[in-house]
Amino acid sequence: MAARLDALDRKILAELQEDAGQSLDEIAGKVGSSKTPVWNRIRKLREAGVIRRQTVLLDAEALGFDACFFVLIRTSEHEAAWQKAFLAALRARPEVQEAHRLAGDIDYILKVRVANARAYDAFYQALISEVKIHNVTALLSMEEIKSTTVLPV
Amino acid sequence: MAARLDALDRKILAELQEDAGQSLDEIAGKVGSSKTPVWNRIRKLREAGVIRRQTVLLDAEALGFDACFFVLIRTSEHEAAWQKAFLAALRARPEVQEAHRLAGDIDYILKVRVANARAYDAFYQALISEVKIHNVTALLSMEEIKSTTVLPV
DNA sequence: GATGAAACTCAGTGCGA
DNA sequence: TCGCACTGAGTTTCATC
Repeated sequence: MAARLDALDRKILAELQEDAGQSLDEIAGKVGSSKTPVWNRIRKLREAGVIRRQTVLLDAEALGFDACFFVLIRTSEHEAAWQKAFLAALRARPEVQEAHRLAGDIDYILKVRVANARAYDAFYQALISEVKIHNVTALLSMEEIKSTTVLPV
Repeated sequence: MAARLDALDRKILAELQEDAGQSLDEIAGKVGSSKTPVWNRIRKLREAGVIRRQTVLLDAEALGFDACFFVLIRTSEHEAAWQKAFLAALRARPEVQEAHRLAGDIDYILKVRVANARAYDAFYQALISEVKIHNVTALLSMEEIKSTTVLPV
């Protein structure tokens, strides 16, 4: 699965992660190459799926999303049908920003961004009414110390 | 703090989050406006800090980051100096993708992306050698069910 | 692969409505 | 505030080294 990338590919990815709005000339200058090879490599990285999407990151608080919860979930259900329903519910809810199935004691972790505690409760009530969940612990974020999508390529 | 945005602003943000590579004309067409107003609004949203950065999202597994941990941290230290050192350590480490200070029992949660369990252990050893930490629980992700940066504007 | 140039598209600006 | 048209800049392609 891991793509083989050389040093130039990695430099290009680092620049794109840093600022995807740069022109090809700017990137080429910084990575010590020129326009066409940089462009060809970006295209290949895109085709190979290494570059997934190009997006903008918004300021959640400026948009009124003032509360962020990490939700630890234990379930007693482990059948395929239950899991399918649970995953579909998570994928359908836009307030769920991350969802991972875990090894060990706790079965799932979610990162949920909502306007306030009341909105979280609405989300929680909706979720448990859709699928049976054994035990839920919500951790309320007081401060986002760090949040990055940049991978150290 | 919350910026006041009208329906058109929100539609534009939704489009940009979906695909920031679209041309202004494409966005204008989809949101039912034309180029100039869309461009002006994007500029203002950028200046207001609603749009933070433009970036590419990479496939972590394609780049060899096969392990993702959520790390729950309890500390006995609550002095300013300790906290400053801890935050600096987190910010300096590129494998830390998210770090939040929490309310309640658990003090911090981290999301850490590394090549494998061995790399996580190296990170963990380095971190506890830098700052004193009372109790650490690592939750290993088996499956990334969902991961998005899109806010439901 | 890299380079350079040509063709085309788009972002950004100014103006008129 | 919007829509239109213009221009310089940037992207994409192609031929050549």
